[in-house]
Amino acid sequence: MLTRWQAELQEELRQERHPLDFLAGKPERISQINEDATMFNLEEFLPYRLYQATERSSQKFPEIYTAKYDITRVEWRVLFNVGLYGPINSQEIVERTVLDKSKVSRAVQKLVVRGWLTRDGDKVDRRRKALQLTVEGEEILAELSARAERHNAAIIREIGSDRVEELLGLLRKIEAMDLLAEE
Amino acid sequence: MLTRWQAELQEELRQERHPLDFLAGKPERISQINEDATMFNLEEFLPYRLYQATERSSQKFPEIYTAKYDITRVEWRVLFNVGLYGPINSQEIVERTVLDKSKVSRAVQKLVVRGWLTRDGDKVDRRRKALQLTVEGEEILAELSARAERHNAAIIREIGSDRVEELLGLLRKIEAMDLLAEE
DNA sequence: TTGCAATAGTCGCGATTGCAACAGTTACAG
DNA sequence: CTGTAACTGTTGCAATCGCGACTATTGCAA
Repeated sequence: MLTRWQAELQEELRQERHPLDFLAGKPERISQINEDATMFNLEEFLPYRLYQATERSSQKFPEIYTAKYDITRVEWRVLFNVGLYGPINSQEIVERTVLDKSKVSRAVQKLVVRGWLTRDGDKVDRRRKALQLTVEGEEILAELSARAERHNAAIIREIGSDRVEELLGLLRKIEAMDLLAEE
Repeated sequence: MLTRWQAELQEELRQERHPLDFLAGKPERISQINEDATMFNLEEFLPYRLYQATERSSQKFPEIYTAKYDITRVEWRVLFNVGLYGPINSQEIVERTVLDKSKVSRAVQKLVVRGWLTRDGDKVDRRRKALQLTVEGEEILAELSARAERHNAAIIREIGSDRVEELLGLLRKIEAMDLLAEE
């Protein structure tokens, strides 16, 4: 069956996601799925289903921010972290986001140039540079936060508000599991 | 709603919870979370939680395959698709995986050189090239599939086998929702 | 038929990435 | 104190990426 393989698939898809392709009509297939004993049931493979749901639930966002603000995903991530946790230094963003520090460094540079955040030397530890949102940065982030709220509400409407806690509970169980022990 | 943005956030947060950071002693944080009215509650933000669970459920896999087989994520995705749906042509893999066609093309080249799949001209449509696994490719894929099965079983143990259908149902609802109408 | 649009796959090229080296700064053992 | 190790943030560079141009082939309208 298809456990591993699916984890694979999901992961890959996560990173390379490009939403609209799903919508495009597909031509006739020349291939059929192989009903091979060595292959597993993809439909019930949880990592795969989780991936699909995740992908679906976060669709549309990239195109909104890239089109409207001409900014990359990485830059958004940095901006959000500065907004939520600022003043914050780059290293902390690296830890929170698991982005490479060079990536963070470059994103910060662009955001500073753009005027969405400031980068001041830390008085206590001069290796660090304290990052903070500018007024403009705050405005944009506020707009995005509002969007996020509305989006979440839409999802809750879809699954039924009485089942939200149920879903969150299951998801938290999965998040808490210790995979290292299984392999 | 908050589609895009949330994908963003999820990504960020994923790292925050990364296990090893807990072990390594961290220096004092200079930043605290900002309890700002414009910020929303991340803990109950479904795209974020979904992302976290997805990430968690598919953890460990990349390092296993990259270390053992010295192959990239993209190459695995292509290999899996050929195994499940082969004979298949590149264009179909592009549609299924949402990888760029040049990426698929390059991955296929490497896999052919490596001897894990064959690329024969399609008799009906000579633009297409039919991809199929070699014996060696099948063996490797079988091993990965077995891993996937075991992995899925472990997740099911975690959440309880009686709640699997419940979770799948909720996930499918999310997958089926029409986000375009909400924005 | 014929001609043009559409498709499959490859490739060139600038942009982006991740790794690692580096400079500046701080922590700490002895 | 002192010297070494560790840490922060930047940058160089090779590898990879994605966009689009391109060739070869097929589909289809007139």
